[in-house]
Amino acid sequence: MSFEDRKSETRDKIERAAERIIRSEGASGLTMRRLADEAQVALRSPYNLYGSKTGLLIALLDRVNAALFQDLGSGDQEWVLIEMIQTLDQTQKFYEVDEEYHRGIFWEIMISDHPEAREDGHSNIVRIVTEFALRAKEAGELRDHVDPIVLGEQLGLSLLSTMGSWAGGNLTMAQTIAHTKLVWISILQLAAESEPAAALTKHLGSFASQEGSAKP
Amino acid sequence: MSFEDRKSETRDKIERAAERIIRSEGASGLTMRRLADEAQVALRSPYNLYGSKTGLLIALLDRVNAALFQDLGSGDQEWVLIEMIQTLDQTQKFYEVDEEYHRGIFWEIMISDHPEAREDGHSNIVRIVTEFALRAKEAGELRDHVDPIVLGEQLGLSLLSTMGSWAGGNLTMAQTIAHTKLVWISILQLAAESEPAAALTKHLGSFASQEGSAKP
DNA sequence: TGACGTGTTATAACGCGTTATAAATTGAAT
DNA sequence: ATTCAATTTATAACGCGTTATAACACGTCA
Repeated sequence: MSFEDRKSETRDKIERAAERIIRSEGASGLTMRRLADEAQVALRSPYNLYGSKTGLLIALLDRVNAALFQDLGSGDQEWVLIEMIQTLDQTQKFYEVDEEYHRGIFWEIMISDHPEAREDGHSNIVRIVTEFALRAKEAGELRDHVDPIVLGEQLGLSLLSTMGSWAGGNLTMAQTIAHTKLVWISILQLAAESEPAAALTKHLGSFASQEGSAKP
Repeated sequence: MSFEDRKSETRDKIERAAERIIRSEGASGLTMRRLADEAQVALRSPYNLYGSKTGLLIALLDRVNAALFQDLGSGDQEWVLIEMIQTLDQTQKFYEVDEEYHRGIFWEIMISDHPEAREDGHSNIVRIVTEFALRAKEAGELRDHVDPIVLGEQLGLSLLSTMGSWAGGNLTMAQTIAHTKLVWISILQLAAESEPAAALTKHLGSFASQEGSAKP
């Protein structure tokens, strides 16, 4: 077994143990000492491999997100902007499986004192959304005065911010997506040409009663 | 000096010292031992008076917010909805004085493991925004199908979420307000009657270039 | 085979928020 | 003036993330 093999074996033991602990006891149950016990490695090993607890959690999140990002927007719709909205439904469905598991990881990364971790999530989301905005621009779905870069930043920011509230436990994933959908469609009503704008309206929930943003 | 007098004197010493430390060394420099030193009280005293470090920071924030909330929306405008938007400008101006100080306090409260603290901030903001929405409804500025309670929750949520990104250091206060203004006006375009909706358009920045959401 | 170097281990320690314990201080009541 | 109760104090301790130190194990290369 080579050096790299041993390293990735240790990595595997640690990541499996971390997942096991978070699932059974929640993210707050994941302490480095508990993790070292469960994974049967030294307390120092996770630090060697991931740098910090946050680094480990980012690794867990990345593995999960790769699966989500891959099949995002394969909707094959008439309008790019509609595909964009459906991206939110896919995201909801994805994170709703093991919602508490994902929430815990998000939260721990969010509150860490490693600002580059938050920066990473930010640019990841903005990049994806901006790609859609660029495609929509090319397809002529956006008005002339609309800069797709700026649009992507705004839409990405609102999704990311709302997911922050989700991570903090103030929203369910369903509420998070419902709110983001409202915001995105509202903004796109101003940014889109009239035809795709009209198509978007059908995906807009009402302002009447239920579906609020109150606690779960 | 009565019991209460002694308590509030200790409170004063602690809050002054906390403010001094945060201003000079940032919120990350505020540790309970450092605070006890600076305030010349026992390590236990802040816990007696505020319950926790988060409790102390909430006290600091409340004192500050009382001043902001008081003179919010004294715009005397033609439309309630315009007053509502101007509320954002007032908020920006307010927090931009000592932006780092306020950011630090927000952040520490946000990341604390006292969920009731976040809940407090949430309901505070939603309550204020909902009051505006109710006034706008009474004034006939909102369409028939719009529930002002739901509208208030959605607008409040988007402000609060974006301020979360601000607290995390990913946005300046100016970017935070610019984004929130875009979101609010976009949503209100769908919720408002045509006359106030037209009035709101003038307060809307463009989608073209600058004013993005990138890091400071 | 032997020496080198990389990665892991065990142990102790640091500062952090928080709590427990008991002693000291001080207003309030008799 | 003396007793009682409320508050502050001093000290030690806990678990947390993280780091330092030194010993140990084991691929790699001569």
